[in-house]
Amino acid sequence: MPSTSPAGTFPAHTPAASQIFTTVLTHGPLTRQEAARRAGLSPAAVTKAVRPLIEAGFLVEDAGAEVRPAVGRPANPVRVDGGRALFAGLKATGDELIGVLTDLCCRIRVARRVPLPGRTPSEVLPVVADLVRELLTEAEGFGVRVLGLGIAVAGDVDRTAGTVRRSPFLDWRDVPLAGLAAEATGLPVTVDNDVRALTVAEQWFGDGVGLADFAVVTVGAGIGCGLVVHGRVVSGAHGVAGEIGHVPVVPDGPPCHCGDRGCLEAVASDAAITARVREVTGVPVVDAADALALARQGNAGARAVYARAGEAIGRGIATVANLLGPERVIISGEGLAAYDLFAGQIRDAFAAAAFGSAARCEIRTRPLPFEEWARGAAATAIQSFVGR
Amino acid sequence: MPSTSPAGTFPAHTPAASQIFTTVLTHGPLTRQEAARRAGLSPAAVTKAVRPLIEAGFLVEDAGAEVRPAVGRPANPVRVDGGRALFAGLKATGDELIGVLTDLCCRIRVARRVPLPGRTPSEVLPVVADLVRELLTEAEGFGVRVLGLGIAVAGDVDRTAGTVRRSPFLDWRDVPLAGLAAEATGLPVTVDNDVRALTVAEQWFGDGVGLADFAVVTVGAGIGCGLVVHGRVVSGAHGVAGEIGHVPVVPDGPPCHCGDRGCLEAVASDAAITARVREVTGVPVVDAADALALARQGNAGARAVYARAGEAIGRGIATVANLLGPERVIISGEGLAAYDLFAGQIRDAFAAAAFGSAARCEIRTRPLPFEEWARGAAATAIQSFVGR
DNA sequence: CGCCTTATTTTCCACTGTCAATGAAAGAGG
DNA sequence: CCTCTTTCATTGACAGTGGAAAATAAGGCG
Repeated sequence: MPSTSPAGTFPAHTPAASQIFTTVLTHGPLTRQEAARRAGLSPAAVTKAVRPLIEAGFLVEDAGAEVRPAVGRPANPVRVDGGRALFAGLKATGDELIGVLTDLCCRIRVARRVPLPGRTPSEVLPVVADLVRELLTEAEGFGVRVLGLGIAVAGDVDRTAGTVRRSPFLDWRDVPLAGLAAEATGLPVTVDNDVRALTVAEQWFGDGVGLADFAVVTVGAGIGCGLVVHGRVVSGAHGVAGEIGHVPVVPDGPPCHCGDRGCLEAVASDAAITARVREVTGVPVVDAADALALARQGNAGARAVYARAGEAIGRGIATVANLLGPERVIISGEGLAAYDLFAGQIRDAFAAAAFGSAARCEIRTRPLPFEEWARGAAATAIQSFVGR
Repeated sequence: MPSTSPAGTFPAHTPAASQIFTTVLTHGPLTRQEAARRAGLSPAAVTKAVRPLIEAGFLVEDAGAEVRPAVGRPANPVRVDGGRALFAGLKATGDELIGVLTDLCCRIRVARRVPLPGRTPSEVLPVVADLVRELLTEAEGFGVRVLGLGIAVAGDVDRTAGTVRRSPFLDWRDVPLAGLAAEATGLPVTVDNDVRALTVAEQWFGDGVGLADFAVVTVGAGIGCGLVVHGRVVSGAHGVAGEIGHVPVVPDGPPCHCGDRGCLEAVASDAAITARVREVTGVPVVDAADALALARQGNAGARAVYARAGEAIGRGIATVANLLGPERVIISGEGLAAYDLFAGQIRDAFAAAAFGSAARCEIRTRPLPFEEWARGAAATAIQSFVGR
């Protein structure tokens, strides 16, 4: 529906071309040979696919890239011109909207956050429209068009249909967000679950590049998990997967809002940690920052709470690793601010609970700037644009 | 029988042909149109792929199949001629070998079990050779050739390489079983992990047909789990996945040999149940059959042990469902003999621990005749033959 | 018997990606 | 400085695939 002018047209009409573009996008500058090898195609196919992409400006020859054994004709690497296109990404929480403008390589160019006046779709959508308009204005400064918008929402989201089926924080049910936002902004819109969006960003632009099986675990207000199996993000048969928050991890642990006891989320979420620190130390901390500060001051009780949380996270990750055998688990989330307080426990608990080969799984952490969720949304928009 | 090509040649050289054959194999008799729809191809493509398969005898036109709205030209359904080929499947445990002969539709024609005199490869292989020879002799009675051999082994198996990397029951390490067995039998050999093999059988010939995401949980000497995600069996980055046995399910439960407490396997495996029944009732039961008999007689203590095991299994399944969102979970295994004793608990515990949409996952049980593991092995051989 | 409907087959045909040969761009060696 | 070697990239012919559309088949119906 939005104007598909020559500028917005992506000249990769065959699956192979799409695949080659994705390979170059995710694996940095690549010679045509190397790209062919990685994509499992012939060099000839790469030459043919690459030409229109260069002509359209999405790829550029990159003479300055790595030089290798200098014998024979020098290679002529190709890379994606990130500046060729921009994408907008939005993350909606219950009370604010975070928006970023990224380039085609998903590097953040602009970031914004605005409060939400309310939670109903009719209150949120105007803010979305305003924020996107603002981002589009910024984009003019770069002289490049914005080719897509991604929106990340916590909860049960059907990306294909573009609808938010259920969002606890926004209290939405069956909102056709993609359609509404497309109408309000004039951009092609991709809507996805927030953790999945973050996982997509890792898969294409982060620590998941090149891996067919990995997991992303987010620690913060809740504990989330995004899974990639067979090279594809898992959505489950009913559109929901990665519910790691209610894996039982602590024998006879604290009661969880789900009705069970000792769930990961009842031990390691921000709220759980804060409450527990209050209970153990008697200090009336009110949020995660308070609790963290107290622990950093050396308060033994608070530190023990973090240690227990770390152990729980480690066991939760071990459960994922035992079931799926991923090559790597990436830990991220706002809760990572406390990483130094539970890193050891995570690793120890993981090692103790990972069975056999699952222990070969690498654990990696990745800081999470506040715009990262919105960047994930932009990554889904890029993915849609490239046609994967 | 017009055997134009050599009997062992499978005339499906393009991926599309393979896919069409698989579709017809797994979805019973199908009209060409229906097959095209399901495979996402044009009817013309089906006609072309089907002809050589009919000529080679792998497919037959099945006039007697379902009749539908009788207007227009009558449809002409096609089905796989199971009798066109036979496959052998072997399951190796620590002390015996179970072998079956199945047809192309994986229906068992002959089943055998023989004890193993020892566990070293050099002790096991001759028995394998003998048993296969016996099955080949049986096959002569059907006048059809055996086109492949599948071998299922518990433990860490690399199907692609055809090696058993580690098998606890056989105490093997890095045994190139596929090669050895191929040499000993003259058949193409596929080696796979036993639970994965069972999962393959369900995916193609059982309750997993048509599902892109499901799980198989086996209850018996151990607790195993086979996963299918995105329509493919999960093997994990290191060849191992589905380790559900050490998911913590009972707060402060009994110690497990893995060093943790309250693992699913420490509560619901045969050995755990037997030991616990002995402990609770004081009756010196020595195996699962004893324990089961005692519970069936109405012994309250024994029944409580089964109830607890059921609850543990239900929670384990919920963990899988929460993480992967499968459409269905199929429970099988020797332990299913006690199903009436813990069915209710499995369902209740699952319902309590499954979060949101995960609860929409269907739980189904499937009895497990003793030859079923070997049938799974045959299924992997069929899969290899068809070229998937 | 001609017409209508639906299934299947046939007949091109566009298109993709590979192959093998050729061109290009260095450095090495004489 | 010229030629050879090496490796990367490109070209043009080509084989195969699967699709679209038209033709054909096989009933039932009036």
